[in-house]
Amino acid sequence: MDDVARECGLSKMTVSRVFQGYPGVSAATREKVLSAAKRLEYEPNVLAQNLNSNRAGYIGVATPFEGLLGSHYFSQLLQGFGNVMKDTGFDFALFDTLAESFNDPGKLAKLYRQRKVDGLFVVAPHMQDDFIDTLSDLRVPLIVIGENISSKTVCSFACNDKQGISLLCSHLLALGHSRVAFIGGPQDLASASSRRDSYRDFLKKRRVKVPDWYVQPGAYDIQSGREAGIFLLNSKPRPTAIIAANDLMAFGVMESARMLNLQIPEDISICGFDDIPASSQYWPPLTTVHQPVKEMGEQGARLLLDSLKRDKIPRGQTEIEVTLVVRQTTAAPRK
Amino acid sequence: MDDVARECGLSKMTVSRVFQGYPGVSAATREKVLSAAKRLEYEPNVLAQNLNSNRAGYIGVATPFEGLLGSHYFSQLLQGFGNVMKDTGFDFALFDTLAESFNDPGKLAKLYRQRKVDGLFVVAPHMQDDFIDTLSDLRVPLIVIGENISSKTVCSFACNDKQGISLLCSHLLALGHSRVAFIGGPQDLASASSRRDSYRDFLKKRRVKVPDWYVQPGAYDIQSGREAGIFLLNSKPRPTAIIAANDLMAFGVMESARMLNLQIPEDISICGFDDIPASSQYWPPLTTVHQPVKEMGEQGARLLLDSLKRDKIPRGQTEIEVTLVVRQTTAAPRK
DNA sequence: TTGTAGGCGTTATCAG
DNA sequence: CTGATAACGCCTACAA
Repeated sequence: MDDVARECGLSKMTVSRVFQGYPGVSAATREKVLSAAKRLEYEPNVLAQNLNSNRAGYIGVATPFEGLLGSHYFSQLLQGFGNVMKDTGFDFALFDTLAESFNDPGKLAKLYRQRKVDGLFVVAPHMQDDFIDTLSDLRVPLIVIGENISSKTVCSFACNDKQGISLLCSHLLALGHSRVAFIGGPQDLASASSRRDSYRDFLKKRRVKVPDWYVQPGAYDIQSGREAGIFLLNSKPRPTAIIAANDLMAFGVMESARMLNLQIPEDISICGFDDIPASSQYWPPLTTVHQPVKEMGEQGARLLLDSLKRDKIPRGQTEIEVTLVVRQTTAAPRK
Repeated sequence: MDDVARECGLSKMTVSRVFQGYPGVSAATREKVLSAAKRLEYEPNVLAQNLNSNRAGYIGVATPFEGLLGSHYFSQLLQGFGNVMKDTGFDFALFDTLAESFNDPGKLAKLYRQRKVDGLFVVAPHMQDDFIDTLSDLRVPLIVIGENISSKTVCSFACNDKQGISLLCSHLLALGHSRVAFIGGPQDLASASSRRDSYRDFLKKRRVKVPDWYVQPGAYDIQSGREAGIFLLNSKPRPTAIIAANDLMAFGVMESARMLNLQIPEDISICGFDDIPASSQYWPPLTTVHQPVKEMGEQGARLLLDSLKRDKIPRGQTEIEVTLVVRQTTAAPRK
């Protein structure tokens, strides 16, 4: 900056003002400064600006790399964040909650106190992750996204799993099904247990009795869907409909049905949950629950941004409405 | 820091030394400082450290959010980066090359000159992306990952597409196939056109003649694979084998074969490229080319780190070897 | 419209 | 082993 100032015969202050877009600078001076800056390849040093403003210019996104980074879900979420953050001067910093450094339960708070980030999103943490508990009373601008957090002092956004499962169950019962089975997800994910519990509660409330084995465990992947599918479709009485706790497992069930020469949806109705892109492309296209993930990201980002502006900690737990997407894997059961 | 120093009756310097782990501090003093720091909830301010050291503590990762963020590929890559970067004090900053701010072709260089990041990975850029051209002579520690860049002054890491296609073609020819069709990817991706060209070159070299329509366009998704598959499998003479330029399209082809009541692999052999997790889980499991993406990320990260340490710009173009994974979608053609 | 002084929180350097 | 001073590059506040 000194160089540019000297080159123009001005003080650093004037150069600074030009780059801040400060209005009280004559057009001629501004011109001179900008051209000198270009010539000298000068760019304001963000590091110094940061120290001055006590701002990192980064919003942290903490997530398990292994489980989530490659998912459509994460991609949608970040696009939602990005839509809101694009003109705010904030960029994204990425942290792996599975990394060793996250063994330190205070890690998240540290990132903030050290001013490595100005705020944080925690995306779909595992339920038992230590650090969640440590979050509640730390005064960190932080939002948990994608899981309903039991601690009521932590701000969170999540899709309404219970509502989604109700939509699926109602749909199937309305079609005339009474033997509805369920394949759950990893039990350390809050959403997975929530989906399973919602299924049980719904059927109980509607007084639909199902045998114990109609609730199968799964791992949110095709493989486990196929295995559970084979088991269920070979069991007696065979279910007439199967709800998988996510779309990937539903694909596995569809394969198992095919292997057993059962027609979808005539012999067996199948539902998923998530509405990943493949679900509409698969044949037959999958009946599932659509989560407005991008919108959830946008809402979360707006709230965080707002909190940062007012220097407050975000509060409140928000559940986003989901919608049923009826495609071609569900129909009335055969007589 | 002043507070802690005062509390201990020491100078800031000593506090600083304690936090830097500087050896020349008496154990008693160290103890005193640490306990005071804990009491006062003091953490060194990274922003000030950054200004002092002229280091951002961030490695930028620039990628198209929409196309790549949700891919297994990206996830593997970042895990590779992470393995190498974990104890270096660098974290990751994420930038969307599709964002408006990237219309500025100098954006990448700017991120570096402003010290927003200390180095950059550019992941699988689109071929025509403007900014790639502007990269060559900027002295920015930058590595392009996942695409072979024509500009020889830009450092890059990529998997050897040509070798991968050769492996697939050789495999099929060895099984006795002579009618081998191909479904390509989006032509603005360097790897997609490279795969298609490699296919053409290989068959020409082996003097295998195929009709024009055996090369179909695709969009790297299931849908386009299914469409191209239907077209090819209905064409006369029908190919006995189809290579899809990625696994997703291969799944589409498998579906189309099923819809036409063709047996895989007896009636039609199908290959993919990428070896995404679903490929081994699908039924039948897909013959494909495995790219060591995580290793590529590790190698790239090591090189970048090394360059940063020596204050040099990384150089050179590296192609990573791929491997053929023969599963159950390929077999000798029927007589 | 432009300039001067001081401070943001840390660390390198040199002195004690 | 510990302390004083200056510097990192910028911006706020005030002065001219």
